Amino acid sequence: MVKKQKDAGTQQRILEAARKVFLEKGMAGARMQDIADEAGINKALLHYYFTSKDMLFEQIFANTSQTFVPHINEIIESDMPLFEKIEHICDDYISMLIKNPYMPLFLINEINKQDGDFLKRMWGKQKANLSFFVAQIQKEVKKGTIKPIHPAQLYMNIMSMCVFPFLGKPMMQFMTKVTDKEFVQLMEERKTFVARFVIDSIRK
Amino acid sequence: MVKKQKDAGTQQRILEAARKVFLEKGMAGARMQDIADEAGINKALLHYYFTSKDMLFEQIFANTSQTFVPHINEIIESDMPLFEKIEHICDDYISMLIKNPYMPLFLINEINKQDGDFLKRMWGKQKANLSFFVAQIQKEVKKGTIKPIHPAQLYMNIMSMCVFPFLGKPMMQFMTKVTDKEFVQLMEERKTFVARFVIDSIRK
DNA sequence: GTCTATATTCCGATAGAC
DNA sequence: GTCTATCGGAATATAGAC
Repeated sequence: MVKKQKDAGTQQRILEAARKVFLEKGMAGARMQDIADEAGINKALLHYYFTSKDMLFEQIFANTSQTFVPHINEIIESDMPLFEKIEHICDDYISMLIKNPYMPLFLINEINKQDGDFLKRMWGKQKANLSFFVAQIQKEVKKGTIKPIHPAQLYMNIMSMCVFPFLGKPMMQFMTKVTDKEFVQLMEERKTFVARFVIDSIRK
Repeated sequence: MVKKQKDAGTQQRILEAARKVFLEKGMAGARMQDIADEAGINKALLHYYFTSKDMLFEQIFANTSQTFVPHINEIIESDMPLFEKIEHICDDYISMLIKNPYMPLFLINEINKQDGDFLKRMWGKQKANLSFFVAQIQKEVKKGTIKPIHPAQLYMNIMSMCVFPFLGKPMMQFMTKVTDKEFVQLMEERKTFVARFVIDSIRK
């Protein structure tokens, strides 16, 4: 088999290594040497495949954030009944985070460092907004199935309870003295727990 | 007036400058030059007062985390009635975070980077645990005033809803299109909103 | 105590042999 | 395509004059 250009296998190994290192240490903390080591190559070869650290990082960041945002939008904008949708969001979110525990800290860090227009450039085309969700909530309020509530606050609550535990894990473990294994178990339980907690609070 | 040792005023200015820079950029992102600029001095003088960046950082980190943890423990371990305590925690937490919006990201980042035993060394003596809160909840469950609930999950929920919005602010602003001023307003409203949300969910 | 100038270390990036 | 060796810049840290 003829290799037309850069070796696809090596390129893939580098991307995986870069993803791992960047997610754990962030842009500022990551070293090209770390990534090279993780990929089992040396720095020179790393630069042969990806000319600069900035460029490599941008690929990882774009890829990570774009597999995250559209996924949740899809659920939010679906036409499920509200309670079912809430259950779906919690389950889906937490399942994904159990598999990618470093993702929230990475994304939040890097998003905070970018200028204001950055998200627009990156996510602008994905019309990531809550208008459909807001309308759905207002409809339910009018029907009288749920208490009056500010949709943005409700959404913040759901997102907070799903994501924060993965950010505050070390602090939580210190306070509650749970082991790593027990922590995962707590998160598994959260998939249904958070949804029930929310629904119990808003239903009339 | 005789100066026995290093100028207290300058030292203070440096600490304030370091705190500001470290909170905004974290250990890896902060530059000694930034801190010197912020304090209105040069790098050499900065090193005269604090021999190394590591050492300066450690002081800021220790100070920041130690003004944070005991504060919340005090409320948790008080003997207020449960609902009142929840209201108190939310109000207090969010008020503090409106004043120190960079604190959560800073603490979470740096805590995540430390090894497992680090928190024990730093907070070990402050017996930061939830045993009293747990007992109080179990008592209320037995009395039948609240639904059965895992205390750790409940505490995670409260903490999540108070802290997360400050971490996810840019993402939230992108999705909900609120301005900075409106965001602060939303947080002000959250002081009572979160408490009510929690209490509505757990009360029988 | 504060400065300028310089040493030292670290890290991203490139040159050039194979 | 992969390596060793090295450059060049940036950042921490120190030397030494005032």
